[in-house]
Amino acid sequence: MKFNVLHTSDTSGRRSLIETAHGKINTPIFMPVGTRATVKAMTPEELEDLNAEIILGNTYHLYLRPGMDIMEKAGGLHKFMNWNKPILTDSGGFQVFSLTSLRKMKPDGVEFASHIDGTRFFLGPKESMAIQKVLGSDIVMAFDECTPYPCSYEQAKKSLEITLKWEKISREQQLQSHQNLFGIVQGSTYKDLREKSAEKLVKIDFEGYAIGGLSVGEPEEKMFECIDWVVPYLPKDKPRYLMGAGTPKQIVECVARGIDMFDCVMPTRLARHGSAFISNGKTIPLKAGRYKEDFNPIDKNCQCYTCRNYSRAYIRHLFNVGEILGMRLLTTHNLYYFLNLMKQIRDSIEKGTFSEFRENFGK
RNA sequence: GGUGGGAUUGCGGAGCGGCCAAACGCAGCAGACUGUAAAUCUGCCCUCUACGAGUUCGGUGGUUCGAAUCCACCUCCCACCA
Repeated sequence: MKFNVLHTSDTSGRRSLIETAHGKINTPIFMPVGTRATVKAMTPEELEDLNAEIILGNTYHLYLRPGMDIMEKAGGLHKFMNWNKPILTDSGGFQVFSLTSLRKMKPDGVEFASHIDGTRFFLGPKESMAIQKVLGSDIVMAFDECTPYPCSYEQAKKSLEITLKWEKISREQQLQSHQNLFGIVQGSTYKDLREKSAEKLVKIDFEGYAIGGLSVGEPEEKMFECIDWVVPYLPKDKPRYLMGAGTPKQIVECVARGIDMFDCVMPTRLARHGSAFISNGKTIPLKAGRYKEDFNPIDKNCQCYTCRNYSRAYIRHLFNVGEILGMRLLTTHNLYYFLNLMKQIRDSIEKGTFSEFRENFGK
């Protein structure tokens, strides 16, 4: 994997290029989430039309279904799902957080009770790496524990120690030659823990560095603060990835703080729930009756397929009667919104107007 | 004309003497959603001066301590028979 910074700005934001075996990634980038080998409601072709350059997959979910035997026979995730561009796979670390009630922490990993049928299975750094090796993703995430918010200092410290151990073991595992491993900074909302985490990870030496344990319910200011603590410790010549974030405004702010990569379920999930992002970064609930006779596009300024061809009234109707096309059209729009936001950010960094863009965003 | 069955809060539809302002579904309204257990979840949905009060269950009049629930008549629907 190659990483080159092409432009810097008067903020910590930079415009870079990542080159992987499956193609280029222009950063700052937004990566649509495709947990179960599909970005819900979208075909890979549609994702390409939206100019998506990299998507996510998930170790925990793909391990359970379809299972590793199938993934192996399929020849990896790219072939299986017919997506030939870069893929990043999460390690299952987020499920340690989101499925807390279904797992038990062990020294070498986590014992999960499958959320599908309760089957017990073990996932640790070795297992996670072995699975991601089969998946063949271009960017592999180290196995970590994503801490909740709030999280006591003691809990955060203990968790960080385990995570550091797991990340070291993750690094020691053999991956496919085209794969790249990213370490994940943890430490909850504690400055010394986050600094220690970043420092130790950089020593282990990864191809890229992620900041995890954020966008789990903490105040936005806390999130920015944590990023500001961590970024100075991360090498300038490696990509930085803020896991799970964020809202449009958060993304703009985090780019300014030095983040290169983002992923978030928000555009796709909110689309399925009937909400559409509009220019100012806010959302409108299209299911609401007030759009019944609104024959305007979702956003007059939007150039997406949905906005070019359909009205709010039509989409509201599709949701009202439960037609699947409503979700598809909104997912298209919301992903376009996020991907286009990133393009605007990249362009403004290139032009040297990013600070201005940031200043005016949301107004 | 006859016999039987019905009329319940926007719609559908429970309830069949007190625990009923009345289940549940739909529609409606408001909100949530951040490395996806999410095409999901939560709350509201008769009125009001609203942790309390007041009017409701086709209409009128009864029975009863107490009725949406029982009785009588009336109105309107539905089914079958002439």
